[in-house]
Amino acid sequence: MKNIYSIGEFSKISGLPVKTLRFYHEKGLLIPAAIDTSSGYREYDDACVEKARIIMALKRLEFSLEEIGTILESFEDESDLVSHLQSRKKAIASEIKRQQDITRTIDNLIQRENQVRELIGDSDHQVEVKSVPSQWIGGIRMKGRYPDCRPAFGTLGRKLNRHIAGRALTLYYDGEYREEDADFEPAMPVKRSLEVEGISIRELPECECLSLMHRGSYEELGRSYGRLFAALRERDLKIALPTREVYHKGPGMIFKGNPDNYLTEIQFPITAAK
Amino acid sequence: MKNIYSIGEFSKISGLPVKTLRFYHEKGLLIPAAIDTSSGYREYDDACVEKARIIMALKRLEFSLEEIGTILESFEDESDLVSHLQSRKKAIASEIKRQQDITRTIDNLIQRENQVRELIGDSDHQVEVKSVPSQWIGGIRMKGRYPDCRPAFGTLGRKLNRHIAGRALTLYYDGEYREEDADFEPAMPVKRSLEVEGISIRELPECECLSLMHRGSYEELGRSYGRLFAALRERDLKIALPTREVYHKGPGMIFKGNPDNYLTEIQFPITAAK
DNA sequence: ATTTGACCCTCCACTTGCTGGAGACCGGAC
DNA sequence: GTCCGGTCTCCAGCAAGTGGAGGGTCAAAT
Repeated sequence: MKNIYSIGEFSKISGLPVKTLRFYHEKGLLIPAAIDTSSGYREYDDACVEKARIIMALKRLEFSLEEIGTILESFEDESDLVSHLQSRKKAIASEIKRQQDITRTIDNLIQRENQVRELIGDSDHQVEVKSVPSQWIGGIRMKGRYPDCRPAFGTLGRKLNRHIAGRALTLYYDGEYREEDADFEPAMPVKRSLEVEGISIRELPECECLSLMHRGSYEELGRSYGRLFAALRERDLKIALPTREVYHKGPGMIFKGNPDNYLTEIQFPITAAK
Repeated sequence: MKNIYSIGEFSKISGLPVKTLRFYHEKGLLIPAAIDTSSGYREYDDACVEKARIIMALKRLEFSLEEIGTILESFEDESDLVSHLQSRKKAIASEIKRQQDITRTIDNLIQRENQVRELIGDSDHQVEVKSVPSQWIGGIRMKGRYPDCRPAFGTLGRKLNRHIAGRALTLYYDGEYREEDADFEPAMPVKRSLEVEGISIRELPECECLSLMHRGSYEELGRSYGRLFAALRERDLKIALPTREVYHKGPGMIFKGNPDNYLTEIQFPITAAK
């Protein structure tokens, strides 16, 4: 007994929309058993049902229609499929890896924003004495003008990439402000000791700091430095170079953002009275 | 100082192909700073460079161009992006899950084929006595005709799905062949005890079996049963019901395959001489 | 002054895997 | 006859571009 089905019936049997069946016909993937010469109606039979089942199974493995076509016309046993399956698997594996990379990046961005939100929430931007724990950093020490730190941060970001463990900072080895020929070191915290060419990786020891959170553009940092120097005198403390700037919120990975909202912490490591 | 760049220069600066830049212009995503009225040449400036950088960064996170468009015109700080990032992350997570499912399925298929290959390689299809280890199975006992097992295997496959741990088998509780009203139980090995409605899950105890690997279609199984019964008499052994058929290679998940290559192991659990 | 060569322009077609609609034809019921 | 539902073909379009044809523009070399 030979069943024949109209396209609508076959659609219900196979679970494929009518449009899709016509499309597969056009592509030569699933050709009806016959076509009524007078009406042009497609007629499907049970062999087509079986073929549709195979197509669906392969589609579930996300083979392209082209590959499915090749498979259909060359193979008839799963053992013939193994090499195809293996290459499919490899492709998916690399796809997954890419997506996991993206997920990691997104997680970092979200986490950073959450931290910034906390900082904004509970800080009223007063000078305070705090203890900064020891941390591993990778830095590039340089002499020149302050704006030259940009490419150095770029290099740090690229070379340390997944090892980065906190906010970017700069160490300043001069006791004063210098337009030219300043001695400073753009740096990134890293998770642990490692070897990277052109980058000095070492542990910054724990230290007591006079700290002030500066909100606003970098041009206005001077004001906050002033307040810190005043506090220093007032408390009769002495700076232990290098001083630090920690960039809690600056130009982001995506947006530059509004400089008025930048958050920069200035840290003056201190020793007891002179 | 205001730099302007031709589309070719801008392409090199931004790393986006010229065609893509024209496409983004058409989509309103990245509109040139100006268009020379006489020549129609596009002119890009440094603001465009910045915008292109943002677009690239968002593309790396695999936002759609439409979303990127929305983001560009509504936001200017990463903190505005958090909800978008979170939904992106969720979408990627479900995508990864889907792909891992596919990978698992592919792994199963490959593994199965490898096992079958081994079986074909080192078996010369003789009657042998072997010890079958204990295993957990889920089965659906039924009375009727043998072909009725098909839907039962379908149910087992669907309901046990990821718990399946080996080849499908059938337990036969009759001592003889029955056309109608046979008493048998399609079953699948499972990893461990679980509760599933409509399926009896239990441990089959270890047993000694007289076993024969049958190669060919199920219609020809009778021949192999004959050989087993002969061997049984010859060795003066007695069957302990139920007997089993293990379907090492049958119709696959994808292809039905050639029945001449099907591999079915018939197992007669035995007790010492009667 | 012209010609070359590099650039740039628009418009169209093609990719994958469909989905939607328009307008026309077919088959069976009333 | 005519109504409804099913079917037919053909056209358009989605994302995110890529490729090519055919033609205009610019600067420098001849």
